[in-house]
Amino acid sequence: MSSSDEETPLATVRRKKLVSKHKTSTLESEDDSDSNDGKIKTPTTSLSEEEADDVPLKKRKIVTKTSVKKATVKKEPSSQVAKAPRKRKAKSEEPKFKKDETPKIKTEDEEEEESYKWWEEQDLNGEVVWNTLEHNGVIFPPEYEPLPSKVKLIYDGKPVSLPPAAEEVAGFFAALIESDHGKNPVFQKNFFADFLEVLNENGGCPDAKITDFNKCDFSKMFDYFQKQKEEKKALSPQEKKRIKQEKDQMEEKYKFCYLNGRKEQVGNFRVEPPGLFRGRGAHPKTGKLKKRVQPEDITLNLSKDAPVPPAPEGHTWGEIKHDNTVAWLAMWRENVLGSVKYVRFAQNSSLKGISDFKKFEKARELKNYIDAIRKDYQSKLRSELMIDRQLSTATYLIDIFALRAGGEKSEDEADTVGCCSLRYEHIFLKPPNTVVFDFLGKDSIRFYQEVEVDPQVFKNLRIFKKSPKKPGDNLFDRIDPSVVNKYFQSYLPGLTAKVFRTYNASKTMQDQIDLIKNEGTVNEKVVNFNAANRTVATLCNHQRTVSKTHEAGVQKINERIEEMFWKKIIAKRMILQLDKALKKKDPAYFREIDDLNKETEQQVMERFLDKEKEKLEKKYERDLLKLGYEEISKDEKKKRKDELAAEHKERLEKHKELVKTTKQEFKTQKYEIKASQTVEKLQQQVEKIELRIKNTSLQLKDKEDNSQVALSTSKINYIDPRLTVMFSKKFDVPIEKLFTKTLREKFAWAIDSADENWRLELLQIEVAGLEVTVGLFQTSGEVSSVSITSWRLLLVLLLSWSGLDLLLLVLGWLRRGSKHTRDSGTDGVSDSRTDSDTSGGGGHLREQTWLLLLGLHRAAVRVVLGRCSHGGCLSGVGWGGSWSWSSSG
DNA sequence: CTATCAACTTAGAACCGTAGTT
DNA sequence: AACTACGGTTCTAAGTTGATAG
Repeated sequence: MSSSDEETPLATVRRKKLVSKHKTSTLESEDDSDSNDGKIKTPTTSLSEEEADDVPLKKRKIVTKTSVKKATVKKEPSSQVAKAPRKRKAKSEEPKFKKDETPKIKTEDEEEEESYKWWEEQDLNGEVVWNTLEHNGVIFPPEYEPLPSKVKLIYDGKPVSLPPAAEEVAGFFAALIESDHGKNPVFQKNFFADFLEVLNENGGCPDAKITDFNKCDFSKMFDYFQKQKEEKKALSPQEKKRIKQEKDQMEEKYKFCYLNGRKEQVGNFRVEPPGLFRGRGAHPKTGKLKKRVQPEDITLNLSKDAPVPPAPEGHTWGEIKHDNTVAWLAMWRENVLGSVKYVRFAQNSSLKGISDFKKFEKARELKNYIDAIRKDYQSKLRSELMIDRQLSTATYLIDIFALRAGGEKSEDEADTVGCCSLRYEHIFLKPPNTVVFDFLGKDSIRFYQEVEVDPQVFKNLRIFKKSPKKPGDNLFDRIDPSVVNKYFQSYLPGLTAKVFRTYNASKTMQDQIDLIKNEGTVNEKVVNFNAANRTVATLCNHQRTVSKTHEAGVQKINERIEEMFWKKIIAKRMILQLDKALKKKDPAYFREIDDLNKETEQQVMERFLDKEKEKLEKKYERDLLKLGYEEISKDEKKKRKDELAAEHKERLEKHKELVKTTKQEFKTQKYEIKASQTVEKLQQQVEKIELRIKNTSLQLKDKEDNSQVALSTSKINYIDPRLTVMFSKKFDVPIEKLFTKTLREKFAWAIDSADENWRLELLQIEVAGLEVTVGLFQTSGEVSSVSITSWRLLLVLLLSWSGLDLLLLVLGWLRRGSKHTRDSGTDGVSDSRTDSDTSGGGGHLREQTWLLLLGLHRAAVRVVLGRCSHGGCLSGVGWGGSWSWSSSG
C-alpha cells in the first residue's frame, strides 16, 4: 500500500513483492473467472491476514487509544503560543503581505463594499488569505441570573437550595426534561456526574446530600422556564420590537469587520453559551457540561496594527495573533471534546465566496477526468494487488453511491462510518450482485440502500468479507481516506473524495434540470425544481427526522380529503334526488357514490360534526379570553360575558339541529335541498370539490416526499449555484423563489456570472473532425498577458507548451461562460453578447478572455482550457492533471 | 511512517418570524 | 384577527483534509 506501489507498474510491483516475500498482498487473477469468483485458488492466499506484515492498516478498534489526551482546558495561554503553526506555508510567524499592498483601512463612509466583486479579481490563489483584518472581538453570553428563591430543585421530595453555579447546571437539564435528550440515560448520567462535580466544587447542597439522579425532580424549574417563555411571548409587539432593537444595536459593531479595508460580515460573533453538550446519535459524551468560555480562553486574530478590542471589564484576552494565512477572527478550545471553535467570516463574505467558487470549479473540472477515472477503477477492480482492489472498490462506492471518505473515529465519539471505515456488519451480500448497505453515517443518519452493483465489485466485497473477517472488522483494511485521496491526486491535484459528492450532485442536478419542460406556472416550475433538488438530496442521503407533528399533519389532511369526498358524494346524491334520470344518462359520474361505504361515511360524518362543535367551543373560549384583556368596568364585563354565553348557547342549539338533520339524512339518504341548489349549481360544486381534492392530494404528496428528505443541505453545499441561476433565467423563475435572501447573498457571484446557457461542461468543440471537450486550467503569467480583441475565434496556433508535444492554441472570446454544443465549435463561441449588456446580469464577463488549449498527442488529444479573466485567472486548477483523451470521432 | 491536530466544510436540530389560512 | 404550519435563520456538532509531531 505504500505510495511507491502506485507509482510503479503493477507487474514490477508484483515481481518485487514476490521476490521479497513469498506471500504477498496479491490476488490470483483467476478469481475473476466466473467459476470461482471470489475464491482464491492458492491456499497460501494473499488475502489471509494472519500475515502480520501484510499490511492491513491496523487492527480495528482493539487497541484502545490512549485517549488520555483529556481535553484539557489550558489555563496558560502561553502553552498555545508555543504551538508551532501547522501549515507548512505558515512557516514564519510573520504575517505576509503582498509586496505592493500596504495595509490600510478604509473609513466607514466609503460604503462601496456592497458592490465589491471579488470574482473579478485577478489572483484568488495563494496562501495569504487577508492583508488587513480589523474587528471588534466577540459577544459573550449574559452572566447567569439565579432563579427566584421559590423555584427550587426537589430532591427526595423536598425543595433544596443550590449554589448558583450548580443551579445553573441543574437548570440546563431542567429545560430539557421533556426532550429526547432529557430522557436519554447516557445524557442523564453524563449530566449528573458533571452536575455533582460543580455542586461539590461550590460547597455542595446545604439541605441534602444529593447523590441519586432518580431522586431529583426538575419539574418546578422546568415549569418556571415555560412560564418565562410564555411571558416573553405575551409581551406587546411594541415591547418586543424595542427589546429587539436594543439587542441589535448592542450587537451591531460585532457584526462587521474590515477585511482588507472592506467592510464584511462576521459569521458567528457570539461566543457559545454554556450548556449541556447535545451529541448526536449514541454519543458517549452527550449530556456533559459545556463550560462557560472566559475571555482568557479566547485567542483573537487580527492585523498587527489593528486596534485590539477591549476585553470585558476585569478580563484579558487569552492571546492576540496576527496570522494572515488563516480565515478566523477568534478561537477558543471547548472542554467536552477538546476541539477548537472558531469565529469566522459570514457566508456572504468574499473569503467564503472564493472558497465556494473554487470548490465548484474543482468539481466541474472533475468532469474532464471522470471517464478516465471510471475506466481506470473498472480495470483495477480485477487487480492482483489487494490494495488496488480495495482502492478501486472504494472509489466505486464513493463515485456511485456518493459515500463520504469515512475517516477513523475514536472511542469517545458516536460509532458512525463512511466508505473507508465500513465494517463487516455494514453490508449484506445477496447473490448474484445485490448489496444491502445499512450503517450510520455522519450525524448518525442511517444509510440504507439495497442496490445492484457491478459484478466485480460484488466479488470484491465478498473477498473483503471473507473469513477470518468477522463482525467488527474493517472491510477495507489497507486503505484509509489519505490513501484514497492520494490516489485521486494522481489524476488531478486537489481531487479528494468529497469532490466526487459535489461533482455527482451537481451533475445529477443538471441532468434533472435538462428533463424539465419549460411550461406551466412559476409555482409548478418551482415544484419541478424542487423535485430535481430532491433527487440530489436523496443521492447524498440528506435526511431530516420526521417532525413530531408530521403524522398528525398527514392525518389531518387525509381527514380533510375524506370530508371533501363525502361532501362531493352528498352533492351527487342531491343531484340524483333532483333528477333520477341522470343516473342512466351518465352512470360513470355517479358510480363513485358506491365507493363510500356506510361505516366510513358514519365515521366521517361524526368527525365532521364533532369538529364543528369544537370550533364553536374554541371560539367561545377565545372570546372570553379576549374579554378578560379588555379594560372596561366590571359591570360592563359581566354584561358582555352574559351576552357571549347566550350567543354561545344559541350556536350550540343550532349545532344540535345540524346534528339531527345530518344524521337523519344519513339514515334516510333523503336530503333537504335548498331552492338555490339546482342540478347545475350542484354540478359546479362537485367540480370545485374535485379540484380542491386534487390540490390537497398534491400537497399531501409533497409533504410526504419532503418529510424525510432535507433539500437545503444539497442546495447550499452541493449543487453548483450557477445551475440554479441557469434554471432561474432559462425558465423565467425569479431567483427569489429558489434562493432565500441569505442564499442570494452567499451566491452573489453565481447570480452575477451565470446565464441561461450555463453548463457544468466546459465547452465542446470540433477541431479537424475530432470532437473534444475542453477543460479549465490556470493561466500562467505569459498566457494572461495575451490580449484579445475579437469575440470570434481569433487564431489557431501551433506551439509547444510545457510537457505537451503539440499544442493547438485557440484563442477566443466567449460570452459569459461556456456554451455547450456538440455539432459545431464555432457556435459554442458564438455571438450575442450584445443582448447581455441589457440584461443587467453581469457586464464584467464581457471583458473575459477565454483561452483554449488543445493538445494533440498521437491519436489522442490532450485537452486543456485556460480561462483568463482580463489578465488574471479565475480558476484554481493546475497543469498537472492533463491526460490523454481519445476522440469520439 | 502513524497519530494527532488545526482549519476548514457540511449537517441536522432548534429556534424564530411570518405568510397564509380559517 | 388569531393561529398555526412553514420556511428561513441560527446554532453548533460532525465530518474531511492535509500538515506536522513524535
